[in-house]
Amino acid sequence: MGVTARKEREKLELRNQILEVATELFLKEGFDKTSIRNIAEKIEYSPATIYLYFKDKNEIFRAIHDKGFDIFFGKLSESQKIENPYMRLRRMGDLYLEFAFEHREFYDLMFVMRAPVEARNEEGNIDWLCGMRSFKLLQATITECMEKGYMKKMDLDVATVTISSLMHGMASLYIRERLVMYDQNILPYLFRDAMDNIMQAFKASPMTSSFTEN
Amino acid sequence: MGVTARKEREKLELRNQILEVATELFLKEGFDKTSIRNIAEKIEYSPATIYLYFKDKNEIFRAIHDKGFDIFFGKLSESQKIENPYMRLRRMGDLYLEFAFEHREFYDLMFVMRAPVEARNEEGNIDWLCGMRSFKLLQATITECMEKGYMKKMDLDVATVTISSLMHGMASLYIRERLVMYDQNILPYLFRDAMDNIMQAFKASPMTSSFTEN
DNA sequence: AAATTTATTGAACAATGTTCATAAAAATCA
DNA sequence: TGATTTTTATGAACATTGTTCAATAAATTT
Repeated sequence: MGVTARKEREKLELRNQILEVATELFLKEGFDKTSIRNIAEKIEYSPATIYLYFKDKNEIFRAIHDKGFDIFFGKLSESQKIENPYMRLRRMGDLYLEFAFEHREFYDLMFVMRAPVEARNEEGNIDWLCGMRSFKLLQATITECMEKGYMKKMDLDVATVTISSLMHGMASLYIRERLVMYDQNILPYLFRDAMDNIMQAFKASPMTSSFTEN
Repeated sequence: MGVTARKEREKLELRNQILEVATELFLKEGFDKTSIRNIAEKIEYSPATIYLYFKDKNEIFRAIHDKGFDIFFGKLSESQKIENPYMRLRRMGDLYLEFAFEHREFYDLMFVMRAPVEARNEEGNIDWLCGMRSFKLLQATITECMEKGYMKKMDLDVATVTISSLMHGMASLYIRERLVMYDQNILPYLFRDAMDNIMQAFKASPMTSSFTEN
């Protein structure tokens, strides 16, 4: 009989409800002000119940963290319709910052907060998959740029770390309010120029492009 | 009589002791695990006493934050003996990362955590001075690089934001464990190459150097 | 020696994450 | 259907947190 199937469905439903409410509260109030009791009240269950579906608070935020990476990947993927890998890479930069500005809390959870990392370390699992998808997309685009002669050839890891560090640096300095000495309205323009600069730096110099090499 | 002077001295002494103990605990255990009661116990006073010397926990960490910037400035200043501004700038990058690696907790407090920022916002004061000193040093060095023809001329804010974002991106991604996909031992080399890359990008192209322009 | 100012604290408050024995509900078995 | 077992939910408690405030103790001034 399908009774166990139904129970499993119900169990998943409640789990998802917890996640939904937790996400809502988190995006509205932030991590610290989202308490287990808060979530419990909203789903009309006792606080203890939540611990039947999640090991601890960190695990809840680990799950939200994963959701954030889904949205992030979706956003980055918007660039994939662009044929030219160099233009595509540049577009990915814009989309990255768009995501950070539009979903600050998500961004913070995904790239700054300690909570989801702590949860991962306890699980002992290697499911980096969430973030890895986006990471691989970046790597693939960079590789394509180099292969097709749009970018000068260099170590893939160096290029990847350079680009993602610059992107994360801008996003996180902004989100964590370490750029208050600047007019907040011009920051997007500064960031744009910074991206242009680094793209320029990686651009293949005419003499070493694939057209002359291959 | 010098009684009030002595009292003020004593008051300052206890304040400093609180700060010392708080710093020690913070560097050893981190922010969350450094509780007011913990500090109180170590200085052999009641928890309530601490509130006679600091408005709240954030204010304590705001003070530690400032101390961190002192050390940071001292570290960056080691570069000042280098005459050539371009080499000096490059050296500042190394020193920046050295600081981040050697004093993770300080770095985190200074550039990532929300606590000191919250304290600042409540104070309503503009005493960014701590961080500003280092910031100005970076700006001055970049300016000198451009003026003396070592770096191509560009908007100072763009150059500053680009460089500091890259630096902070690397440091914070590392400290907050977002680069676990890389062998942690090679990270310093990746970072070094990233810095070299960006320096190269900013280097004056021979045709636009000051030697041809001036 | 008394009055006043300053410094300190114990006890309490409200909130947090988390656990666990108990109770309720549901599914299975006789 | 009625009894048993398994699953699900909870109330109450624990330890801990930051913070406040009326009370005490200490030091200084009168």
